[in-house]
This record gives sequence, structure tokens and C-alpha cells, in this order.
Amino acid sequence: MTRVLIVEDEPQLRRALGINLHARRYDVVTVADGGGALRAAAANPPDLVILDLGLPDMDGVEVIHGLRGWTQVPIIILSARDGQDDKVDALDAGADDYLTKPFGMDELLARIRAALRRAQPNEDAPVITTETFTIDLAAKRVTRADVEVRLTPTEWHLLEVLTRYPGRLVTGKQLLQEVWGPTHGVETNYLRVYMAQLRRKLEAEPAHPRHLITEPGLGYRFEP
Amino acid sequence: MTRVLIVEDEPQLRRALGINLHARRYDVVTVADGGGALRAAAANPPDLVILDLGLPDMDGVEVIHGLRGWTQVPIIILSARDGQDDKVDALDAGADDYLTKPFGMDELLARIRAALRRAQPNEDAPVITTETFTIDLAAKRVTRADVEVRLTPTEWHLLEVLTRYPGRLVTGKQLLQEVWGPTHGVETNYLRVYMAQLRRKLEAEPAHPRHLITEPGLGYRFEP
DNA sequence: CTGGGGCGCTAGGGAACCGTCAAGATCGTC
DNA sequence: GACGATCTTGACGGTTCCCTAGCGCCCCAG
Repeated sequence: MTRVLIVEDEPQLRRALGINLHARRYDVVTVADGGGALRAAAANPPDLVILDLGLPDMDGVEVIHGLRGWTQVPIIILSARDGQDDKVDALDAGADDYLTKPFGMDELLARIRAALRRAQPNEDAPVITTETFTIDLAAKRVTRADVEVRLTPTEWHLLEVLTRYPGRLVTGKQLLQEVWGPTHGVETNYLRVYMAQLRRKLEAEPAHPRHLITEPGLGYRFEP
Repeated sequence: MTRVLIVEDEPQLRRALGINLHARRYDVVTVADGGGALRAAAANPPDLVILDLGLPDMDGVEVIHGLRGWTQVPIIILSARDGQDDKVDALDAGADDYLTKPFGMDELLARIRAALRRAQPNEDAPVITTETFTIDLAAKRVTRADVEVRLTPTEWHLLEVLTRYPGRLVTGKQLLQEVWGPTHGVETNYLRVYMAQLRRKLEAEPAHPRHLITEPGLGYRFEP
């Protein structure tokens, strides 16, 4: 879960932010001053920081520097001051975004999403693991006993379609149309050949497959 | 030099932005509408886009989508509207930042610096090291056995995109579009030529590459 | 027991893809 | 305007991949 560190001295706003973010399924940690922020971030590195500039114990820019000394976590600034100099200083110190109070919760949430999206270049880590092999769909990479297995484009395409419906039956016609195009639907010999190759490359005993299962007369099934 | 694409229909503001950014040593390209923005970006991919949402010919969010279809270039939104929905839509469409008019030039410049700083992939590893060569992304330098290797701009750009996804497969189409612009997607000649040059300059045995790997029919992979 | 259908498996020809080289075109600089 | 560096384009073998045909196995029905 995404951990958000909220640094805000006003109890009311701190509470409102915590409730709203918690409702959005963020893992929320709240602190009231800069020293607490640095300690909390060090003890439990967050994925995003929401930082009020007007803190009682230290200057907000100091907090930014304290974080930027060792982490690149996205920092979103909240501030009551609308002065340009404040914004410039905070952004140049390494902040990622700046909101002036009063602000709307929807805008803050959108900016949080944007900051997280930037920080993590669209990596929704779709990794599928079985006893004998591991499939990393994003990296297009299959390893078996820590050894990389090379798949051809067609083999990949077929495996991708099968893993899209884990544990469920996929008919031969559907596989053919997804991989070879809508005009194909009956040439089941393609399937037999490529399923055999996939099993040979992935299964421990290709003659007795445990994950790429044949459903006679119907189609195939991928069993995680 | 850093190329900035300014999309602004008001002639006066367009001119002011151009002058200010040019004075800051940015390479400035200005257009007045959304269609021109997409064409200009395609012809000459910029390093950053400043986009006014209130364009005469098309909705600003459409322009964002048109760019996000093929590039991760930072986009900063300018808008006269202060509505939350506008901001949410733009940021969710893939914009990186949002300024409401009127804004100060210093703040815009600070946000530009912040966006460019974020765009640089030196968040985790400004220096990538392999057995045979070292890549310093921040300094744009490559050394091999402590000797600096000279790369042409295109070679560097290609290497940058590959190293942005270490260990992951990058398709030929994606490489072509990131380096040569969205209109290129099939001229795989370019890729073959430049991959060969990179391998000749970086790999110990260019005929048997260990870090710049070909995945036949799929694309290429940078192996750290 | 026998024949047939569905499925697994292998090998080979042709096509697509890739690495390489070289020459022309283009750009920037002096 | 000349020069060097860079980018583009085309062509050539070598490699990989896709498709096809054929054969053997298993199961089951006749």
C-alpha cells in the first residue's frame, strides 16, 4: 500500500487530510512538526510527503533539504502564503508541487496521483509465479530456475493470452483469433505446435504438464 | 540545449513567454493552437511542453492525450480557469503541473526547473555501471576502461531510453517513437544501425553483446 | 481387435528479421 | 564556401522464426 506522510501543525486540517487519504486507501502517517517529519520518514520511508511550510519548530525549506539529502520521495507543499518567493524557494529546494491554502481536496488528490504516477513510471509489476517458472509481463521475461528462457514473439503472445485468464478455460478458437488474427479460427495445428514449444520451454515434465493444461475437445487452461 | 514547446493562443503572452525563456537559455518553439502543438512536437520532440488549456481549435485535454500517446515529456498547464474539475482532468490526463492565470514568471520558471529535474531519470541511479562501461546520466558521459567514449546525440538518446528501463524489454516501435518522434514506427533500419554503433563503442565483443541484447521480433533490452 | 479422431512432437523450407558495411544527404562550424 | 561530423538510405549475407506436413500415441467406439 502507498504510504503518505502528512506534516501539518493545524490539528483540524491534519485530521481532515488523514481521514480523506485513509478513505482513498492510502496508508497514512501524520506528524505535527518538522523534526517529527524527518524522524518518521527515516524510520519508515514514505512513498509521498505532504508538507505544510508553516511549521512551529523549523522552516519548511529545511525539512525539504533534510529529506532530499537521502531520498527522492515526491514532496507536495501546502502553504498559506501565496508569495512567489516562497514557492520558488520550495520548488528549487526539491519540492515537486505547491498548493496554496485554501485548496480543494479533489485537487490535492489529483496532484497526489500525478506525483505518484511520475515517481513510478507506470510499473504495475505484473509478475506471475509458479513452482517451476516466473513470468514478468512488463519486462517480457521468463525465468525458470533462475535461468532466462527465450520465447519467440508468437510464443509470448500465446502465453500472454493464457495468463490473462488464470485458472480459466480458453477455447482454441479464442486463442487463434487473439494471436493469429480474427480470420483464423480452425487451424488448430498452430496451437498444438506452439503449446508443445511452450511446454518444452517452461514445464518441468513437458509430457505431463502441470500449468499449461489441455482440456480435450475444448481448449487450454493456465494453472498458476 | 533544452527545447521548450510553448502552446499559447494569446499573442502577447506567447511572446512574453518566449522572450523570458529564451533569455534563460532555453531553445524555444512557440505555436498558437493544439494542432500546431502536436505537429511541432512530432517534428521536433521537445524536452518540456507549456500548454494553455484554452485553445481555439481543440480541447487542451485532447492535446495532452495526443502527446501522452507516445512521449513522457513533462507538460505544464496554464489556464485561466481555476475550477477544480479542470485541474483534475488535466492532471489525470497526464499533465505534470498546473498554473492558474495570472501567474508570476518566477514561479513558472521554478516549476519548469522542477519538472525538468524530475524528468531526468537520475532519481535512483545517476550512474549505471556494468562490467565493461559506465554511464553517467546526469553528466551525459560514458566511460569504458576509464576512457571517455564519445556518443553522438542520437546514440545518447537511444541509450538513455534503453537504460530508463533496465532489464526490461523495449519494443522497436517505442524506441523509434521516443527517439525519432511519433511519425516513425517502422523504419527499423535506424535502430539496427545505431544499435550496432552503440555496441561497437560500448561492448567488449560487439558480435556477442552482453548488455545491449536483441530479442528477435520483439525489440531490445539493456542488461545492467 | 481394429480403425479413426484428437493430440503431441519433430524436422525442414521459405519468409521475415537482424547485423554490417558503405555511400549519399544533411547539418553545423569555421 | 569548404570541411568534418552526423544522420539517412540502400543492399548484402546470416540468423531466427513461422508455418506446414508427417508420424506416432492414446483413447474410444464399433
